[in-house]
Amino acid sequence: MTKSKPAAKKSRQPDVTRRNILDAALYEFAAKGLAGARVDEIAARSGSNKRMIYEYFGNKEGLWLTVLENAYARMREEEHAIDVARMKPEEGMRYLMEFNFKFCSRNPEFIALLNAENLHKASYLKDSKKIRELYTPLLVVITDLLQRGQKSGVFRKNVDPVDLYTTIAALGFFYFSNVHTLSTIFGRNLLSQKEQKARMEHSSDVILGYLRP
Amino acid sequence: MTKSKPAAKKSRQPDVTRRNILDAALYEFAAKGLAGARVDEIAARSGSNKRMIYEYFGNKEGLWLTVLENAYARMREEEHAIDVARMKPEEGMRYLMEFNFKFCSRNPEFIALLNAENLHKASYLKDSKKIRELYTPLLVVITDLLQRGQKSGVFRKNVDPVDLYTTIAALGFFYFSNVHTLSTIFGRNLLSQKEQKARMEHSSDVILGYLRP
Amino acid sequence: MTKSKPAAKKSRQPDVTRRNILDAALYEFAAKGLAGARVDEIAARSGSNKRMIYEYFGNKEGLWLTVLENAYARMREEEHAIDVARMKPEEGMRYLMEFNFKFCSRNPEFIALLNAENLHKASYLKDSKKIRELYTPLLVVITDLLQRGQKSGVFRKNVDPVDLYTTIAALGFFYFSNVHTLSTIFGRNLLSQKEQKARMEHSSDVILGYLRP
Amino acid sequence: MTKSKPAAKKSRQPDVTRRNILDAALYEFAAKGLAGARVDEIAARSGSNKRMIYEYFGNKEGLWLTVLENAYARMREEEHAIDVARMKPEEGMRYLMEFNFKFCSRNPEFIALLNAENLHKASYLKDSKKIRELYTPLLVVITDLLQRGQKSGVFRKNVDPVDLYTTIAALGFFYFSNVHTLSTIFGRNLLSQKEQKARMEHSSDVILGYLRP
DNA sequence: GATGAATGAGTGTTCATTCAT
DNA sequence: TATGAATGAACACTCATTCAT
Repeated sequence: MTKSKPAAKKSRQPDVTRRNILDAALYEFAAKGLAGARVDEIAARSGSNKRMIYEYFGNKEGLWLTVLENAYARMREEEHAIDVARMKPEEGMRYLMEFNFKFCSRNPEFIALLNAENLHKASYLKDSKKIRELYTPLLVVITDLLQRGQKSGVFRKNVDPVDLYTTIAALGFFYFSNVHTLSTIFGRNLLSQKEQKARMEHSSDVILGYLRP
Repeated sequence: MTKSKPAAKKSRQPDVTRRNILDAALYEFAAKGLAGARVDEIAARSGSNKRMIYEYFGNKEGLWLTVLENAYARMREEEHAIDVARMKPEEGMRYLMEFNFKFCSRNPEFIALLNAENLHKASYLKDSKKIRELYTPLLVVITDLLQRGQKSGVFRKNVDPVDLYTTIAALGFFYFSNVHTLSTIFGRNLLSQKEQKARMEHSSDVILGYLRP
Repeated sequence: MTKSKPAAKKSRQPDVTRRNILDAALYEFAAKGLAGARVDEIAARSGSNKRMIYEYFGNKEGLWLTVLENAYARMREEEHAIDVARMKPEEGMRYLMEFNFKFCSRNPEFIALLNAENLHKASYLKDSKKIRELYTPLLVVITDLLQRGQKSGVFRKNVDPVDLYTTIAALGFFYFSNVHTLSTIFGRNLLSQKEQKARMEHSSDVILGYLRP
Repeated sequence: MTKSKPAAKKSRQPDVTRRNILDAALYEFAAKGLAGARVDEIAARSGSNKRMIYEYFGNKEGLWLTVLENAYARMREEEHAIDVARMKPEEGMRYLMEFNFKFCSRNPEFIALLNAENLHKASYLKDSKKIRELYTPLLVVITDLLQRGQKSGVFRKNVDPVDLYTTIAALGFFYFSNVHTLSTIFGRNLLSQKEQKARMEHSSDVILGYLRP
């Protein structure tokens, strides 16, 4: 029974504590992956302590899943901020492509998180109940754009929405996902504003080129 | 009394030992990343022992870099097995796209390795001297295809070879890189033969659609 | 608008809370010992909360001591429920033996508690002021039985009351204290009704056999 | 990869290391039980380090079981050092009683260990394959003594060997098992030489008194 | 060159205890 | 009186790395 006689002090705001932990965890997980991340580091960065992490998230893996779900949810939320359903087909498609590209540019942690989760063969995500429903509305939007575009003759026929979305995601995500190895290999700083701008235009060209009838 | 032979230890074949370690390391690193991989596990799987790993590769990080370089080199080697320079422009471009796609399909460890390395912001690859020169011949080939295609009127003008290669890589790599999260989200088994075939055709369509004048 | 009643917290019955904590603690301590018991678990089981434990008992060790004293007290109380002083010597002795045996059978937590306390070399019990006086009346009763039995010729002479009580306790307590290891070693379920009955008779035989002149 | 660059030094004698750990563990477990014992403490006391404990015993519980089995085995070994089969029945029975008593006196860790294991309801011992066979020869010896004693008329009939052994064990074990609480309650130092001697004689009297025809 | 034993700094997780409300 | 959030010191267990043989 030689235990501590500690003294406490802090906030007493569960929601704030919880959010601080999630923010710190996002940073740490994105920088080092699940295995490389340190619970100690997350606790220190959050301004809270390890006990709270286990109180709120059960364990490191529970924290990982929550961070992952949050990242996905935030992306979809931002994406839906603008009402694509009212845009013209080509305009809407370009918006989706550009939003995707810019979101990846602004949120490198999102990229890192997804890659790490793919390393685990999505084993954590598979247990998530929230994820699949997040994507349903997006597919509805894409389907709608495709149909309207086909009707008005600006888009080709027989395009699968999932295929198309995957290509949109690929063109944005891959660039940022592999930006460090690509920059090294080609000896160019692909993160520069100029390169990014050119790449985004190229990507939109690719998508719209593909959709031409 | 017959003089006892000194019990022969093990192989005494440095090259074999070295190769076994690299094979085991590729497997382990691809499955768990750098931080998640275990030196003990690599030693056990290699049939050798930990001391040899440190003898040949200095430390875990040295082993990581070697594995990474090997993976890159193997890809380029396979790619050059066929002489693209003699193909017709469209045929050559389709070959590059399909090779890339199939290589990613056959070599999931390559995907995992690159993603992990990007998590580290390519910090190990940056120290590599071998990497950049691996890609020079590839860019030469692409430039040649583009020029010939433009001359004969089958390709549009003003296409940057690096941009194009990045897009080719994106279309193949991203699909396999994110196959687990995408499969989960869309509720489809994207690793099935059927899905892969469809995806490869779609990808070729995208590339060639983009290159149309 | 009816003025809202301040949401009544919980019971506000100090004695009930205290008793609930003691019950929960007895269960937990008996199952896991002092070191193995968890304050969280006791709090949860008691339906109260940790703060109350510290309010009433100071700390885990204070709670331990209180639980221990209560257990001893309850045993002596039950033992005195019947007036042994009015029984015939042999009858009284058999009653003490059987009571002891049955009490141990009914109260495995008592056994566990005492063993755990002996592991600590009785360091908590030594600080107790209540314990010694609990046993004085018992020794008076035994001394009385012995004297009457010796006078009437049914008991031998020169029997030390403490020795005798220790033997009575040993025969009952040891059986239940070691019932799990003994059952394992001898491959018999010593907790079965049949085994217990046989053992109790055997024990009485031993005591009365010893007391024969 | 901010890992240590340690320097090693020690013995390289697996058996010695193993034995040192077991000795240290016996001490620590006997003093504090399974839950109260500290792996750190065991490692420090053993002169080795924690890693070796996990190397040789898997985990804390594996170490506990090994210590427990060793303790049982040592008792049985010592007991068999003298050939009871050649003794006269009364002499042999007294020897068993006294050996048991003295062994408990000399080996308080054995007592502590068994009590702790009974707290766990013998859950570790139940998994042991070695234990039951240890006791078979002892029961053979007791059975033989009883038969010879009955034949020569010095012992009563219908005595179950397991019952008898349990009583022998009870008389010795309980005294030392509960010596601290008993000493406290009765205000006597039951560990003194004088008390022990008296108790052992009393115990032999009880056993032989019981066996009288 | 090859091996298994050894090391010490971590690493995720748990605990008794205290404070703000 | 009662409660749930917070704390820091431990705790069991693991890891990359090194040394004796």
